[in-house]
Order: sequence, then C-alpha cells, then structure tokens
Amino acid sequence: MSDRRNERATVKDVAARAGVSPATVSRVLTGDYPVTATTRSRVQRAIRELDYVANAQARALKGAGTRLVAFVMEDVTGPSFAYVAKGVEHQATAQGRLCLICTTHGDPARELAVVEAMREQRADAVILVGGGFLNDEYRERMIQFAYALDKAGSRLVLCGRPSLGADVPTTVVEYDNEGGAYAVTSHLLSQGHRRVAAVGLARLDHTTSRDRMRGFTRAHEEYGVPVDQALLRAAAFTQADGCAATRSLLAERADVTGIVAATDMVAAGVYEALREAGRRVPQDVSVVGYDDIPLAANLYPPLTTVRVPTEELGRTAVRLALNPGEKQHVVLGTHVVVRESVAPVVVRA
Amino acid sequence: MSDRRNERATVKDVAARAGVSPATVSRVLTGDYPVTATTRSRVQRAIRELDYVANAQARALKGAGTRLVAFVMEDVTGPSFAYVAKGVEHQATAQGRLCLICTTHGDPARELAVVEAMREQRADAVILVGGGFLNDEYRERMIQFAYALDKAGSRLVLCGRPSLGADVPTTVVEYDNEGGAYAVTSHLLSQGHRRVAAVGLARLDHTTSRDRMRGFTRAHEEYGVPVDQALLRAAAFTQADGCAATRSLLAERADVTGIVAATDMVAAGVYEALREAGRRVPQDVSVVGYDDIPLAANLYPPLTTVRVPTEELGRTAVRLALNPGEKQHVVLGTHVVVRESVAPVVVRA
DNA sequence: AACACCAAAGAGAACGTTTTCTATCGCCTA
DNA sequence: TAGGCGATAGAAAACGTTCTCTTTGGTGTT
Repeated sequence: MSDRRNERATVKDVAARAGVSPATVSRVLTGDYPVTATTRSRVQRAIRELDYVANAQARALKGAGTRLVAFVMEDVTGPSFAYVAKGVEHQATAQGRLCLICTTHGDPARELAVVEAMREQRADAVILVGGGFLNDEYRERMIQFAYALDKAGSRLVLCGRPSLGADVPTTVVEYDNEGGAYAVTSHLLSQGHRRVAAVGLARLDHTTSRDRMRGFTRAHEEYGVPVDQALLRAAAFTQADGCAATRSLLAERADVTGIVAATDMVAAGVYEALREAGRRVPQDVSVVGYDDIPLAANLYPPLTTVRVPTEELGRTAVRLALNPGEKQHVVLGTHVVVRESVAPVVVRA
Repeated sequence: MSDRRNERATVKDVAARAGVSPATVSRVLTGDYPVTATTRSRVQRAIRELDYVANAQARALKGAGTRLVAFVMEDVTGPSFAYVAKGVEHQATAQGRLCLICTTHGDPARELAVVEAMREQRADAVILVGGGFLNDEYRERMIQFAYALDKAGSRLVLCGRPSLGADVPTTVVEYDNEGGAYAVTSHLLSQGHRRVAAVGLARLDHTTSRDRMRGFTRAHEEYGVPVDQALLRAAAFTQADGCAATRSLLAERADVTGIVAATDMVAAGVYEALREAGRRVPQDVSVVGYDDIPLAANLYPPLTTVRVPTEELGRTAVRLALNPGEKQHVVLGTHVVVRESVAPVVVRA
C-alpha cells in the first residue's frame, strides 16, 4: 500500500527550477502577459520536469471563481435524469466547468444541507432538476435559497419546474408539461375512448403531477367528456406503484378502455398489471406514458408517450445560468410519439 | 436580472460584528478549542445575522483537503452507470464527500483532460467506471495517472475493470465478469442448445467484452461444444448495434437456437431483430443478456440475464479509496437471474 | 550623448481560512 | 502575597495562486 504522501510541486518550485520568479511562472501559465520566448520555454520545461499541476483551490481563492456547476436531483437512477445530466455535463464542459452532483432523496433536510454545501463550494450555478413540491414552507425555503445563492454570486436554476415568482433571482428552464399531457390524452380521446383512467396524476403536492393532470383535465373538457373521479389513481412515479394502482383500478373499474400513466415507468407498471389480469394492450386497453425514456420503445407493445427534451433541458439550464445576458426563463416544447399502445375503442353492439 | 454582486461575509466580518478576533470565530466553527459560552453565542449570532458560509476553497487551501470524489465514465446515460453512481454518491456523502462527475466519451484526449482536471481539483479519489481498453499505450497512460494521482495525495480507483499490475498504486473493485458469462452460457447449454451465438463479445479491445467472452468459451469447453466462429458477432454495447449484428447473423445462420448478448441493451437489439424476422423468444430462439438493468425485466418476454452488483460496486469503490487500511482489491460476485427468455431446445426428429 | 519610453521580470500584497505562538487574566497553592 | 498554572483570546504566519506595483535594462529620438 502506498503511503499517500503529499509532494506536489508549487509555482515556487517551478520558479526556482527555471530560475525565474513565481510571477513569471504564473504569467506563462495564464499567457496574458508578454514573456520572452526563451523564458517561456525554460518555465515550460520546468513544469514538465516537475509534473506541475496548478491548484484549483488556490486559484479560486484568488478570485478566479470555482468553475463548478452543481446538479441537484432526488435520485440519480431516475431514468430521465441521466439525460438531463448528459445535457448539463456537455454544456458545462463546453463552457469550461466541472460538474458536482448531489441527491436529496426528496428529503427537505438533505436538500437544505446540499444547497448549503453548494454555497460553501461557491458553485457558479445550482441546478435543481425535476418537479418541485407544492407546499408553502418548501416554496419559501426555495425562495430563500435563490436569494442566498444570488448574494453569494451564484445562480439557482429550476430545471423542469415552474418559476417561484417573477422577482425571485432564478433561472427557469421548463418544458410544456401540461401541453404534452393535453396532447396525449387528446390522442386517446380521439380514438373514441371515453372511460380513461389517470394513474399517478392524482398527487396534488407535486408540480409535475399537477401540471400533467391539468392537461388531462383540459383534454377532457375540450372533448366534452366528464372526468370520472373514480378513474383517478394516485401512485409514486415508479413501476411498482404503477402496477399496484392499476391492479386496484382494474378490480373496481373493469370497464376502463384507456389509461394515461404519469410517466413511462408508471406505464411499465400498468403493462405489468394488465398482463396479470389478462388484458391485452392495445386490443383491450390502450395505454400512454410520459417522458419517452428508452424503455418506452422496448415495452411490448411499444409505448405511445410524450417526448420531453431532457438533454436540451440540461444544456439550456447551464447555458442560461452562465450567460446572464440571455433570457432567464424558457419553456421548451413537448410532443407525442405514436407507437403501438393505442387502438381505437371497439364499439360494443 | 440580478447583478450578481459578490458580497459574502467572511470570518473577519463575523469577528468584527461579534467583537472578537478571526481566530475565535474559526474556533467556534470547528469546535476543537475551548471558547466561553457567552463568546460562542455572540459569534453564532453574528454568523446567523450575516448569513455567513465558510469558503470551501480557502479551507482546502489551508490543508483541510477538498473532500471531493471524482466519478469518471464514458457516458452518463449508460443504463448501469446510474446505479454505480448511486452507490458512489451514497458512500461519498456518508463519508462527508461531494461528488464530481465527468465523462470521456471514450475519447483518450478527453480522458487525459479529465484526469488532469481532477489533479487540479485535488480530489480525494478518482473513480474510473466501466471497462478499460486493451491497448498498451492506453494501459501505460493509466499507470502514469495512477502514479501522478498517488503523488498528488489522491487515489485512482478502477471500478469494474481489472488491475493494472500489483505494484501500481490503485484501488480495484471488480466483479466476476467471466464467472457470470460462464454461468449464463452454461444455463443455455444445459437446456440443450448447441448452436449458441455471441453478439457483442467479439470486441477484443475491451476488458468487459474480453472477460465475458472468456466465460462464454469456458462454458463451451466444459460442455464439450466447439465454439463456432461464424456465430461470433461484434457489436458496440448499444441496442442499435445489437439489432444490426443479429440481423446479419440471422441472414447467414438461421440455424442458431441460442444467443448470448454482451449486455442487456444489446439483448434489446437482439429481441428487435428476432421480432422483425418473425422468430419467437424463447420458442424459436433463446436469449440471455448481461447486467440486469431494469429494462431486462420489462422486455417481452422478461430477459434471463446476469446480475451485476452495480450499486455495491460504487459504494465499495469509495469506501476502499477513502480507507487506506482496507484491502485495496476486491472482486464482487455475479449471479444468473432466470426469467422467461430461455427454453429447452426442441429436438427435431 | 542624454533622455524618455517600452518591454520584461521581480517584489510583495491579497484572497479567506486555520493554526501556532504569545499574551492576558483570574485563581490556586505555598 | 508572590509565583505559577490553566483557561481564553489575540496576533500573525501560512496555504498556492494572481495581480498590482516597481524595477531593470535595452532601444529609439533628438
């Protein structure tokens, strides 16, 4: 086992070796000040020979900024988070930033600790990904975070959740959550479905759930179909919960012909429950999801769902946060991806 | 738009407000030195009133270390990476560390830049996730990284790839790649399959591919079944490549009865091609995958595959790297998860 | 040939902490 | 009551950079 000694070379060491002052070494490093060709090459040789690497902390301390972007989410394994993360990471490296990743597990205490840690780290931007909670205390705390970060010279970014108010210093990158739900529900209604269930949209404490529910409701209004409260089932955004909710739904309302799942993962649970019950998709029941994760195309039958521009969401979040000149509130579009999980309703004679 | 001024309070400000010296504030903060109760509360009040947050960079510079752990992979969206990341993140926060995430896209130049950046950041550990390339130049560079990081007081961790040599200062957390491939191939052979194809295992430049191929070969030897070279198909670890490779396989060798896919994503591609060709799983062709990502259970029919302890891999990587006292080379086990994608081969009369 | 000027390099302060060393005060012991 | 000691608190250095201010030396102008 190595002893992990700490013998890194410093600017001073390089300077001594090259026979110049530390200031000159720094100037060679940053290249913003004239240095003789011979001096420069002497310094560069010393750097190579000592395998010198600059100390990012010292640089940041001196005022250069940390060049860190923080990415905060509930859980790393959420299937669409990876794509947002990809977008964030791409844009961050494109703009010379490193990416910090943190999870909250939906725990307010942990969230507080995380944002505190980001303040300590002096991250250029703190990107909150995914829906937010609909509760006043939570909202208040977020607003405080926004001001605290702003005061510390960094930026709170809401990625995939609505604004906290026009005057709060945040960057907001949303997508048209309601519009997507409206479109995909309309797709179902247009195929003649009149008893359409919503699985996972009944959570009233979450922005994502609420907005998708709004789209569901609006589509029904537009088609003049009353929303049947007994067809609304709560479920967390997981396959297991989607499956359980669908089981109970089928037990009570066997007449359902279409199901809108809150997310593709929930839809996977819906499929599972339908298969157990011996109901075929789409012949007996049509199903639609939301998010368009890779799983959707691999379900059997391939799932009709709503495309969310996850990667673009991440890229945009970083770009806006780092370029104060740009518009700090953007709404990206969504659209329906038609696959094979929806069929016209059969009219029973 | 806010003007992003930079008016954070410092220890000095807090000291002035509390009417004490900076040293005393620091002592209240770290709590490792006796401070009068009244002084302490005066300082704490000043901290609250000024909303003071310590500067992590200054602390790190003073010698406290950065408390950063870096997580380096090819691509954030790789389905099993998320689970390794989860393990890393959990263990890192449990040990009071923050998580840096970087991607290389398999590009050696970018990889070099990333490791350089991690050296600048003085990360406590740099965790390389996923298989490595089998080429001497690459291996040499990795060895150099290991020494460079070691010299800088941090640790290179190989997570899911074999050691670079016993004397190289690294931490290695592998899983039994070959054993899993051996077991799952044996499972197929035990069901009477004798013409078993390997899709995606023919890449000879990658440790993951090579080790899984070894298990495939060893199982064949044990069963006395010669490996048919024409049944070995190269493919990247993606669905698209798996599909394409299977198409060409089916076109040339319609007599295949079993397929070992290099990964579950490749298996999804195999399913796709089989469906196109009108071959049923498992009645006409049995298929097995590797990794046991959530997708595997949702494919139709559910995929028999090899469970890789991804999350534990990540947790262990961090734990070992941060605790020099522990054994610095660990091999975790794998096991076959039997689902419904394998059937006994039908004996043609 | 004297002077001004410009390019190049060095000296030293500063960033915000922590930590060692030193100073002060009150109290206990002899 | 003098001396010493323990408990607190302050002063100042240090971490590794960058940057401002000087200094130096060479060149061009008159």
